[in-house]
Amino acid sequence: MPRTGRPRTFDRDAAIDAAMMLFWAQGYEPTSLSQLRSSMGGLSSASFYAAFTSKETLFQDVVDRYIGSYGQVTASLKDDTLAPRNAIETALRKSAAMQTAQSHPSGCLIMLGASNCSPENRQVEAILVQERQRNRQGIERHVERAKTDGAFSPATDTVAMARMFSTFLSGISVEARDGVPLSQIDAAITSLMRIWDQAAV
Amino acid sequence: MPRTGRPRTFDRDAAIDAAMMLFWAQGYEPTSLSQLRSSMGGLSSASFYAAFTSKETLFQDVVDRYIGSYGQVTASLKDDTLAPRNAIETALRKSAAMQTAQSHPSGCLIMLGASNCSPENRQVEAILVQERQRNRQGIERHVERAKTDGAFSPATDTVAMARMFSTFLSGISVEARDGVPLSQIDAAITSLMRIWDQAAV
DNA sequence: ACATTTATGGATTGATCGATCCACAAATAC
DNA sequence: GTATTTGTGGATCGATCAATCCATAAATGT
Repeated sequence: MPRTGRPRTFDRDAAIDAAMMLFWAQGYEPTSLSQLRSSMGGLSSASFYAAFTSKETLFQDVVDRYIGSYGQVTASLKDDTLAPRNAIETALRKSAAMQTAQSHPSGCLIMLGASNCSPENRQVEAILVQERQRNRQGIERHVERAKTDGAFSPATDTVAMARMFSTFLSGISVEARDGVPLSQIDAAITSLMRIWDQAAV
Repeated sequence: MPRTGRPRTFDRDAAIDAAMMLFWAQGYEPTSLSQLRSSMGGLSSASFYAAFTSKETLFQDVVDRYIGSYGQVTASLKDDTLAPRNAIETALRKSAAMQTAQSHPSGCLIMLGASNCSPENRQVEAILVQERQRNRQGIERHVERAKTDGAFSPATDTVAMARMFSTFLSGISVEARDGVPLSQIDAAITSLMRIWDQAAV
């Protein structure tokens, strides 16, 4: 909060939201500064850089904003107070519902936001890789908790099951982007969760 | 095959292969003409455009080449002489093995090659969307064949099962790109295929 | 030999990229 | 009031983007 100096004429938070929609729809590299500035309220170049430092810094801010809002659909993966099976199913179903909604770009920003990257922007991609890795670990931890709780037969391969769910979660973004309806993804989740129950026998 | 005129000094097929590796690693839009020309053997701008018309046309050629080579890992999805379950499992396992190999970029060009696109390149993305849709339909057809053959109980939701496999197939690209080892993806496939056997009871 | 065809090297196009600079505007601090 | 701080409008930076042009080179056809 600046205590002195000329105040901003635009809403910084709203500008970040607008930038999020652009990055989400087009990805990091194809989204140009001029597109960003115009969608963020017609900022001048000077205003943009004074407020956001650089395109890359803005993207980091956008990712943080995304994780705190839309990205909360996978919050259950970090919550060890939930029943493991429920935590994973909830993450899958909420992700599918969010990513197919019409009020914003389809798919997931974390999965798709920087998948096409030239060498000089590799560290932008790295931000998202790290976040995806967090989801993978969350899934794995829930599966291991279930095994520790004795929910699975001793022969159950927990890494295999965890990767099965994480691979499916990753795939939801592509399916949503391609217009596969939520009803079908939801039905697929129902099928997928049978693996859990089968291993629980 | 030109019958007259000065012959090319470069191997057109080898140049397309080199372009494929670049598009595969970086995606369509972030890959620049100067990168392409230099990796394709140091072509001049004139030579490039004489041989390949445009960046977009080259990408189309690259996609065709990919489908005819690396992309053949999903050929089983189009082959109705195979047992349905085997056809799907084969596509998954071959895709996972190919996409994690070290001799070329990880992941799948069809899944990741144009996922970040500005509006003016949407039709490039459309090429890949169509190809992914073909895979989805192949999976669905195999599942329906199995049901017609009486391999599943009548209550089986074939669309749900088909989307489950296609979503997983889509997700393999993200996992491979993130460095998940083949052994883990393979184990996940083993887990996933149990759904098939469970429905076959 | 000469015309025709195709490819090449190299300069160059206009547009756009992300980013910076500067003079000025608008607020607070004293 | 004056100094200080911060934001804005607008011009501009060098670099790069995809693509084109032209003169010349190297092949075939007659």
